[in-house]
Formats: sequence, structure tokens, C-alpha cells
Amino acid sequence: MENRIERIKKQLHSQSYKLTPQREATVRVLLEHEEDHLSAEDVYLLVKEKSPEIGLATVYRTLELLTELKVVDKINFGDGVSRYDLRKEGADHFHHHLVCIECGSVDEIQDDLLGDVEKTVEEQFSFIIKDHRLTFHGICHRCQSNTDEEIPS
Amino acid sequence: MENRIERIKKQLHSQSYKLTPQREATVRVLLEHEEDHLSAEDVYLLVKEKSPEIGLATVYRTLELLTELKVVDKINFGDGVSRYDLRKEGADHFHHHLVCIECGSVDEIQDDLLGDVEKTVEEQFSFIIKDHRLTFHGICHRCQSNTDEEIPS
DNA sequence: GTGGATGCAAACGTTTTGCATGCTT
DNA sequence: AAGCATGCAAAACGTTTGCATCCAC
Repeated sequence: MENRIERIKKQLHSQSYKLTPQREATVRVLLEHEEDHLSAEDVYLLVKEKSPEIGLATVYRTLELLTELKVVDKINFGDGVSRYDLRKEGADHFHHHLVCIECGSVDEIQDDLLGDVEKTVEEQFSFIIKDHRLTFHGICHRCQSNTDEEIPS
Repeated sequence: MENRIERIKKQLHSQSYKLTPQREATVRVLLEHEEDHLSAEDVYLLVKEKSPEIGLATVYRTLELLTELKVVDKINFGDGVSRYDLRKEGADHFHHHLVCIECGSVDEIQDDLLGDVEKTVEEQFSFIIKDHRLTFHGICHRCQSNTDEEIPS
């Protein structure tokens, strides 16, 4: 935790940005909710719990900055809001997502499933891949067992 | 062209929706611009050329309806607008996209690249895949040859 | 004291909604 | 006459921006 903050701090400094208290509070929320896929508003509300004076615009500006630095990835599951997902330590590719159309849950796949596919695409379409987004929509394992129960969000 | 309209008409009727003139005009625009990735506003402006009395809300409502019927797929490339992409005839999977970070162009890949990957995911994560979204971000073949020219959008 | 960072409120662009009107059967 | 579909305008929503203030060096 602390060393991840330290690393992000260095990354900011290397581009002459500072890790202000507001930025640190935002990063901490992201670290504490690594498994969730928080929207800017979600992050704002969580940061506000510990630092009530923070403004929504600052959260947006911080998230934008972190996206530029590739500390987080901005992703959109089609529900009209952007969500922010911390990059895993040393991950050179963006992980994939399983979105359940029943309960709305989002699970992550860390495995690099696209190695071969990317090689094919680069050769066949002369396209130099810099990043990717892969999301599967379907029914998660939890909803398969609880077929007739409502899953609260 | 005409038979594709006919098929969509039947699909609407089967769910007791009508193919009104406005809906038909919208579908025709989508068919005529199958390669593009039009936003709702884009569609609206194009429909307006031939049917100037149409309202933007109707276009939105039509696109929503077509999305429900899986005639089109709604997709978001992260620029804040939803785009609508006709499903290819008989395509059982949604095609993939190559988004160029230089010139903003969007190319399509019709090949089913994910067969093996999906099998792995379904087995390994007990997830029943209903749909997918795969987008690569990188440099398209045109921008690789024209490295120092500006490509107009 | 200078420059970046912040908080607030206003502005913005996209999408949705309410409602009165219109069309079709 | 009933019910869906439409057009318009207003509202809603997420996000960005302008600006005065603040803070760190």
C-alpha cells in the first residue's frame, strides 16, 4: 500500500506534478477499492468521507492526470459513466472484464488472453497495437446458481 | 438493401412495433453508412437531409429500439458519445474495432478472433458469454506510412 | 511572489423525459 | 376512439471550464 503510493508519487514527480493531499486521498481510495470499478462520482463520495473539503472537479482532474500517467485505465461499460481501474503492478497490458447482465457485477481477468490474437491483428491489418479493451457480457457464475433470486446490487 | 429493410420490418412486427417512416429513414441511413460509426447526432443530421421534419428524440428512441432488437450494437470508444453499428447479416458475434490514436479512424475486423479465448473464459471462469466488445487502440496502416503528415478527420 | 492546485459555480454536450399533437386502425 | 409514435422544449446527467483563492517553494 504505502510503497505503491510512494511509487505513484515518484511517477508524478518525474513529470513535475505533485502528490497533493487531495491527490493522495484520491489514490488511496482507488487502492482501497481496487476490485471495484468506481465512477468519478463514486470516488468523489468516498474521498469526501475522509477529506470532506475536496471538490468534484479536483477528483476529475486527478483521475484525468492518473489516466495520462497510465496509473489508472478509464473504461466505459456502456452505462454512460466512465469508470477508473488501477493498473496492476507491472502489468503491461490492460486486464479484461466480465460484466454480468443479470446482476451488473464486474469481474476481472488478469490473464493475458490476447497474445496470439494481437500478433494476428498486427500482421494481418498492419496495425500497431498500443492498448486494448476486452469485455465479455454474459451471466456470471453467481447468477447461474441463483437463477430465480434477485441479486441486490 | 430492400430485403434487409424487409427483414428488419418483420423483426419489428414480431415484437409488435411498426416500421414508421421515421424509423425506416433512420434504418436507411444506417444501411447507407454501414462502414462508419455514427453517433446519434450524426444519424440525426443525415436523416434530416431527406426527412427534415424528424426530431432528435425520435432518432434516439429508434436507435434505442434497434439496439434492443439487436439490429444495431451500441458502442463507445471513450470519446463521450455512443455510436451505433449495424450488425452484419447473420453475424452471431459482434465484430471488433481498430481505433487509430493518430487520426481517429475506426476500422472493423469481421473475423471471429475470439473463439478459443471465449472457450477458455467460459470454462475457467464459469461465465456464460452472451456478447463481447473488443477494441484495439494503436496506429493504423495509413498513419504508419504518413508519419509526418496531418490526417484530416 | 510566482505558479501550480483547488473549490465553487457556471457552462457544456449528450441523452432522456414530459407533454400535447398526430397518425393509424 | 384508443394507443402507439412523434416533435418540441425542458430537464437531467456526467463532465469540463473559468475564475478567484490558496498554498508551497
